Parts: sequence; C-alpha cells; structure tokens
Amino acid sequence: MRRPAPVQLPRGRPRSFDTEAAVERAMNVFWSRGYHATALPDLLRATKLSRGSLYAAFGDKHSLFLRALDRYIAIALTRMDTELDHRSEPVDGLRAYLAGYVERNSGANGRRGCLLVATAMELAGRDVEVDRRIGNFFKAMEARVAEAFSRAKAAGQLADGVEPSSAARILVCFVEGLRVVGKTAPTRIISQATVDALLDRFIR
Amino acid sequence: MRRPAPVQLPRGRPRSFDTEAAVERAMNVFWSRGYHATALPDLLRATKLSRGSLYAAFGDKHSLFLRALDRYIAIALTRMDTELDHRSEPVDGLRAYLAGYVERNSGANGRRGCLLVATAMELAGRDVEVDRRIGNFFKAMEARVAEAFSRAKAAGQLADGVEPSSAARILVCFVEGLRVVGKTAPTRIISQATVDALLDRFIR
DNA sequence: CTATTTCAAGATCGATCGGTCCATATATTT
DNA sequence: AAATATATGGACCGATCGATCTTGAAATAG
Repeated sequence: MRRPAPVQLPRGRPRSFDTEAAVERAMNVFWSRGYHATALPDLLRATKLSRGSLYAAFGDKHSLFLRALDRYIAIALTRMDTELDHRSEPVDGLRAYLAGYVERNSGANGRRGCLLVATAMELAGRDVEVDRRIGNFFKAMEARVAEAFSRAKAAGQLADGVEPSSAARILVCFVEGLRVVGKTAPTRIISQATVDALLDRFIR
Repeated sequence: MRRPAPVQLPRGRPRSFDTEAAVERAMNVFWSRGYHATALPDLLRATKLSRGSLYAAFGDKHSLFLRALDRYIAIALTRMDTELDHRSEPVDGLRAYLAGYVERNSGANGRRGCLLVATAMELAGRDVEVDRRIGNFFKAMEARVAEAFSRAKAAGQLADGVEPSSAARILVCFVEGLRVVGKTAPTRIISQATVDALLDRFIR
C-alpha cells in the first residue's frame, strides 16, 4: 500500500498567470510574424509578461516557440479527429475537412497563413526539434485522411482505381499548397470550387 | 536623320564583376536560408563583394532580395515554357513538368525547399513588392498549366468531367504543397508515385 | 601626367537582438 | 512575524543587425 503523498504546498507567492494562455498568445504572434521576425518585445506585449517571468516560465525564445508549435499541432489534430470522426460518413468527413481548409484559407485568415507551413519553410532542415514535429504532423495528418479514404472505399464510395493511401498523400499536399497560394490569393469561392473539383475525382 | 550618339566612355575604372552572377549567388543564399536569416556577411561571402560594392550595385538588402526573387521566378517560368512547350504533346508536357518537381523535391534539393514558397510564407502580406511578384507568379504558372490541360482536352486526352482551369488550380496547389511536405520528407519514390496517381485522375 | 571611377578591407554607426540580473512589491506558507 | 516564492519593470550585457563612410590601391579615360 502506498501512503498518499503528503501534499507539500509550495511556500511562496503562487504563479499568477495562466501558462497555457501565455503559450497560446505567443503562438498567435509566431503565427502572424514567423520565428525570426518575432522579437522579444512582441512576445512580452502579447503575453503581458515581464521579461523575467517569461524566461522563468519558458526558458528561452526557442523553447517557447516549440511549446507554441506543439499547441498549434495539437489543435490541428484534434480538429481533424472531429472532422473525420469515424462515427460519421467518411465522405462527409473529408468534405468537412476540406471545408475547414477553405474557411481558414479565405480573406484575412488566408493571408495569415499556416504556422506549420511557415515553420516548415523557415526552420525545417536547420532545427531538429522542428523537423521531428513537422514530420510527425504530416504523417499523422496523412494517416487520418488515409483512414477516411479507406472507410470510403470499403463503403464503395470511391471511384475506380483510387488507392486510399496515395489519395491521402495527394490531399495532404494539396491542402498545404492551398495554404501557400492562399497567402496572396485567399479567394473563398475559387478555393471551394477547386476543393470540390479535386474531391470529385476521387468520389464515385 | 539621327546622328549616332557620341559614345562617351566613362572615365574611371570599369566595373570588374558580373552583376547578374552576383544576383544569382545572392539568390542561392536567400534560397538556402530565407530572407530574415540571411545576414550581410552571408551575402558578401557568396558574392565575393565588399560591402561598398554591394551597396553601390544593389542599394540595400531588400532590393537585392527582390532582384534575386525576380531571377528565381524568371528561371522557373522559362523552365515551364520548355517543359510545357506547345509543340509537344500536352500530356507529355504535364508529365515533364511534374517530373521536374519530383526531381527538385528529392533528397538535398527537397530539403532546400523553394524560394518562392518560403518567401510567400515569410514575407507575403507584409511586403507589397513581394506580394505582387508571388501573386503574378502563381497566376502565370496556373495559366501555363491550364493551357496544357486545355490542349489535352481538345485532343480528347482528359477524363470525363475534367475542366482545364480547375485542374490547373489543383495541380498548382499540389506541387506547392509537395514543396512543403518535401522539406521534411523528400523521398523521390513516394513523390513520383503520388504525382502519377494524381495525373491518373485527370488523364484518360 | 591628371582626373575619374571602382575596387577591397575594415572602422564605425545607431538600433536592435536574445538573454541576464537586480530592486522592489506582493502573496502565500509555516 | 519570518520565510519563501513569484511578480513587475527596467537596467544592463555582449553580439549582431543593416547601413555608411574612409582609406588606399588599381584601372581606365583624356
């Protein structure tokens, strides 16, 4: 039997800010400006922390960035899991998934871009921690889309000759490319039509 | 009748370096490192110019970057024009075009990424000169691909229901997305198979 | 020759970078 | 009350940023 650990309360003044909220605010700054173009004062302003508090809580700019990136990835994967929920129709899930990209790619959202894509282009190949995260994310995303295509195929909803895993790779590349092109041409109607045209090539 | 202009030779020591070669060397640095992460010493080392010469010739870092970006764009469009040459079969052209992306997306080439995509993500929305160039490039690229699809359709080589202009938009997004995913997973065989699978959905 | 221009090399500039440190106030424990 | 821990705000650090300027040699013209 394990004796319940004596809950030793810490002595001093407790932390008075929400760490996760600070990470989220920092995430938004990195998202809008990119890693190199984000300066410490930007982060201090966004998190409303003093230099001392920020460094005590997160170590340094790079560590805070990784925390922000992890949060961004977690949000994206969670969203995908609801969009591609296995309890609903796989084709509906794929449509919802693509509709989400159209939405995030329109107007100001589109011009803001995608933290993952921006990070991949800015830091991948020069930062092993970033490499791992980006690579794993794309793999996870591809796996989820492939699973949806796989269920669609089992339900006889795919066009002849469509292979779920390669269709998933196509879709992943396509949506990431949407994010790139959307930086300068974030027109919702065209994005939606393009998405529909692509899905039409796969769906029976 | 116009009298031939008296060719007044300049007095001093003539320029002893090739401006365009310097732009190309600078382009390679921006390409490998990105705009913000490229420091003046990087450019001086690559161009083998002194600070004074570089500033006299190009004005400042930003202007030199635009020159480099223009060169990158010119190279890309010229290459497309030969790949999609209207004198050869449009489907062959599209295959050549995609094969080029597979090549540039493999191994070290892939890890280096694409200056246009990186610039779009890093600077678009915060630099009007960059915005214009990126937007025009994507438009020009899409137009060329659409023209190839259009010729393929006229030759009866497209699958039923494929519309050239939306197929072109799909392809452009796809190849730019390839560049993103290729930053961490530049595997030639998978890229080639994915490209083939996509084209199969369009070609009869 | 002199005048002119460009070259490389580097000193120098103010601004800003990421990061550390300190003084002081505050909030919580024992 | 005493001890402990965290908060803020700002001073401060060395390094580096992009950019300017100086110096003296080299290459061309008249």
